[in-house]
Amino acid sequence: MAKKLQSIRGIHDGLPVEVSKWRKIEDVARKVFATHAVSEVRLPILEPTELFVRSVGEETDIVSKEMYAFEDQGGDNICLRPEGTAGAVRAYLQAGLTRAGAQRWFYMGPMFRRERPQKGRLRQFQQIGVEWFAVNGPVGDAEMLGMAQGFLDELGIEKVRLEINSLGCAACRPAYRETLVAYLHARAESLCATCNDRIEKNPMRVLDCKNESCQAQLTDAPEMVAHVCGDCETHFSGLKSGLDALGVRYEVNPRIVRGLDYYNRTAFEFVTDQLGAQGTVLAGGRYDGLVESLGGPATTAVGFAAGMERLAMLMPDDDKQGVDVVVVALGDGALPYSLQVASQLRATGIAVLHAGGGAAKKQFKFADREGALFVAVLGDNEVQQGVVALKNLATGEQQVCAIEQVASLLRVVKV
RNA sequence: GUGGACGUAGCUCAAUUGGUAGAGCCCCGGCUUGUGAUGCCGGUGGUUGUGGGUUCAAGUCCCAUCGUCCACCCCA
Repeated sequence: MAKKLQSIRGIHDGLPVEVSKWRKIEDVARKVFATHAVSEVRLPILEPTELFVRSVGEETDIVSKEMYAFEDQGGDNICLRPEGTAGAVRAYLQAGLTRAGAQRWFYMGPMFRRERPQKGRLRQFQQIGVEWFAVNGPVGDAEMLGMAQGFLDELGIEKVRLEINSLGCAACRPAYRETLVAYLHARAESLCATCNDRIEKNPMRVLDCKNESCQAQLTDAPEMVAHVCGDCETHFSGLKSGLDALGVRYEVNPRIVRGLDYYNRTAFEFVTDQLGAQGTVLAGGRYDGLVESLGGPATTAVGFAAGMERLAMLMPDDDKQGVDVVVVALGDGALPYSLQVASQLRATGIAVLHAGGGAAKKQFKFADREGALFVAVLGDNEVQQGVVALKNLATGEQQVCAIEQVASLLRVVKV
């Protein structure tokens, strides 16, 4: 088959319209996170496969069927990271930071999962993640959620709501799980096929089934929040009062779950109905046991990840306005001067394109097409007087001015 | 991995019960060479995703394959 050369399924190019949004998201993230003294880390995209098997969970879909994993030329089992938390914990341990006090990290970069693509779901996608190590207590959770809310606010993303839940801990979850599984087994016949699978694999996920006939069977199902131990209860109520104090609006959704094994206690999701079936924009929770299970000392941790492409879909297309001035040279005699003018204008920090000379009409069309704010018209008259004829393309006004004045005239229009 | 919809020009889409592949936009050139959005004239551009099959004849029907979209699963 004569195959067209194209990108891999579900792996898309970042063209200028997308990248300008991504950059805005990144800029806002850096700015907001900095106010919480969160530092950027840059972690490997390739990791040992074992890392995710041990942290995310061997039975999860992500590890069991969605990882791009392979053996390299040296026989090592490596993979493209499907998520960021495991690598962050690995790096935290490898750098020997377990006695260095709290670490507050963020990262952004591509993740890979071999899923069937659909709206808001890609095989290579970008996440902005935040991980706080050795930050314990509900105040940490509340502050992280306050930061996340501030991040979304700053991006102008409004149509999201925050849902929180408690997943319990090693002390109380096993007992709850047993009562839940017993409850589910009792009515397994009236639950859908996928829910029957979930009873063993991830029983809490059954409560979150989208199938209405399942939901009808589960109205009185036992929920984790009613079965948490005293410590978890204290933590959860501390989180709620912290959110109240911060003015972060939330609702308790006793049925949200984390898909990854390492979470405990706090789970949260910022969700929207604007993204089809992919409602989760930013999600995370506490994972106090993970550092220890990867070989470190018992260390509390809390984090979240946000999908960059999903965030971008919630943002308006910003009209590109890249070009400040297009330099038009009328006649070959003006060409050298026009190049010098373009260069001098650029030295003042503004975006300048040279229209290339030739017919005036053609050059103006070029300026118009580039979305330029101004045209600097340079012909024999301007060359002789050492000035520019500056035309505002929006108003049609044209005035003669010195090269040094252009930047300030531009500033007036831009504001 | 499962299910559904869809692949025609760079883009958005037409094409009767199978009967010569078109339009708009974009692009390029021109409308006497110091002034651009909307004008007029002309032009480039397609092995109809790909590969088979049925037929005198396939964009149209059948099969396969690749891809896109949507949903399930799962998740950011």
